[in-house]
Amino acid sequence: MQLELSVDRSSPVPLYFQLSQQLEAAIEHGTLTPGSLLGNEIELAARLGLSRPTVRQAIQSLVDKGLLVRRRGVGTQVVHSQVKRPLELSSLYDDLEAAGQRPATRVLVNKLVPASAEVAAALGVAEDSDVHRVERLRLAHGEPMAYLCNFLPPGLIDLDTDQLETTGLYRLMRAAGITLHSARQSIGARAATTEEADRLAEETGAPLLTMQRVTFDDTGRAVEYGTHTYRPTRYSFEFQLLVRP
Amino acid sequence: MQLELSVDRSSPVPLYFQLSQQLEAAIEHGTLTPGSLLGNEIELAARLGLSRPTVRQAIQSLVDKGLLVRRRGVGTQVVHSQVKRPLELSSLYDDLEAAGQRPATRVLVNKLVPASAEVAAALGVAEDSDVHRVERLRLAHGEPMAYLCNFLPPGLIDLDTDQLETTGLYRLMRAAGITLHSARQSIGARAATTEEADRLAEETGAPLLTMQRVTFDDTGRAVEYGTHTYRPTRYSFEFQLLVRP
DNA sequence: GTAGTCAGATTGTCCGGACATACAGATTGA
DNA sequence: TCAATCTGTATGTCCGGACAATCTGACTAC
Repeated sequence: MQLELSVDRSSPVPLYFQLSQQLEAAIEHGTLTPGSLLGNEIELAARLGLSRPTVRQAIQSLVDKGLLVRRRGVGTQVVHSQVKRPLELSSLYDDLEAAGQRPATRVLVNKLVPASAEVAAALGVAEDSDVHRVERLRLAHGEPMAYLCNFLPPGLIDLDTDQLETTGLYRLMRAAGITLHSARQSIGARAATTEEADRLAEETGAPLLTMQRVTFDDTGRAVEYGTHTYRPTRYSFEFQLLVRP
Repeated sequence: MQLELSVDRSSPVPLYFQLSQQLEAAIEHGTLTPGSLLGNEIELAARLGLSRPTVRQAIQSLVDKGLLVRRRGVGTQVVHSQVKRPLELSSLYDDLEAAGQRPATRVLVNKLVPASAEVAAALGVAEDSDVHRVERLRLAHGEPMAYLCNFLPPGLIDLDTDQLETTGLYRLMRAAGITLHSARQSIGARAATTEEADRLAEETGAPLLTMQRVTFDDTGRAVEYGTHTYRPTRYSFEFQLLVRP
């Protein structure tokens, strides 16, 4: 069966992006089956009335996502693996929502505090200067699932407690015009202290999954530092990593 | 100061790659300081005797790595953050070696076994068909640090116990001509069973960091399934995640 | 029968140019 | 004084073409 592809030249959406989206949808939808050849670039370009560089750009973006593999002399084929979503800067809120759960958030603390040495180093601000401190408890199905403690530099964003309870921090930051770019994460585990156990309805000494993260925007500024603890019986981190050739 | 850049047209190394490597080295070395502009692409191309697409390709690869940021109308500048290494398909062996430790490996099991339902599903082979089972204990400074249990489909690679003790599994696979492509990982935590505790010199009930992973090669075949447990006091996962725009 | 060779197919790299788009700062207008 | 507009600059998108490198499969020679 011939794949139906078309581009709209009057649209402001870049042509390569239109094409890559259609190809991705076809892969997602199963129209392009794993292992099947995509047909050569030259012919594909001619069929769509595009140039080869444009077609290549579209294909390349899907290769970067891990959906396609190119082989010189052979062609481009659909990867036949359960690659669903490539890695992303995961947002707990979005993760939960995508999983069909309706996450609830209880804001425990939302105030300005002087930065400790650790926080100051992570955010690149002066020690004892004011930073936002937000402590939240994330619940799923009425059960506590994670305790999130975040620090943000001042002046970046207006932290409204009501908004924090109804959406995720990342979404708020994006809505405030901050372009998230990268994050440095560290994932570990440790035994719960009594205080931590109380917060998460666990027993003292129970294993907890911990995550620390510093997030940077596209100018390289640190925009968030977080220390999170998760109940490992309720949550685990799922990644799809791509090897960089 | 003017950056010294040059390309060797007689080299088989692609021009864009030569350029991107030199730029990356300059960033790493500090010659290109964070926040500094790179100079416009047209002029850079003219200076090097390259075309603009070639220069763009070099720059783009560094943007993908998170080292550079492009801003339309402004220019390309070096990200000023502690972005050291972008995310990779991490190999425990390589991680340790890079950290200056000399990892030791003790191979506990290395044999063919019938695939359980779980293993068969992960590797995409028939249940009860033969698969390699490798159990290893990874030590650092003489102390056990991780217990690694891996399954591999048969016929892919020759698993020599001596080699497994002196190098990492990923390195062996690469040496066998397997091109690693992506991996699906899940990181969690749980309390150690008595058996697990014994292996890692921990106490029963102590928190353990767990990782499950299925690795795929560039054709989408599953080439490895692993279940690992780490001592969280000795090891944690470090990532640098990039946001997909 | 097996190994080596060759041709076709397909992606990889590179070029030079064209126009569009967005940003920052200066200029102009109220 | 402040806001809207203009302008220069840089990247974003797109084109059409050229040659090189590599893989597959078929053919050939031993």
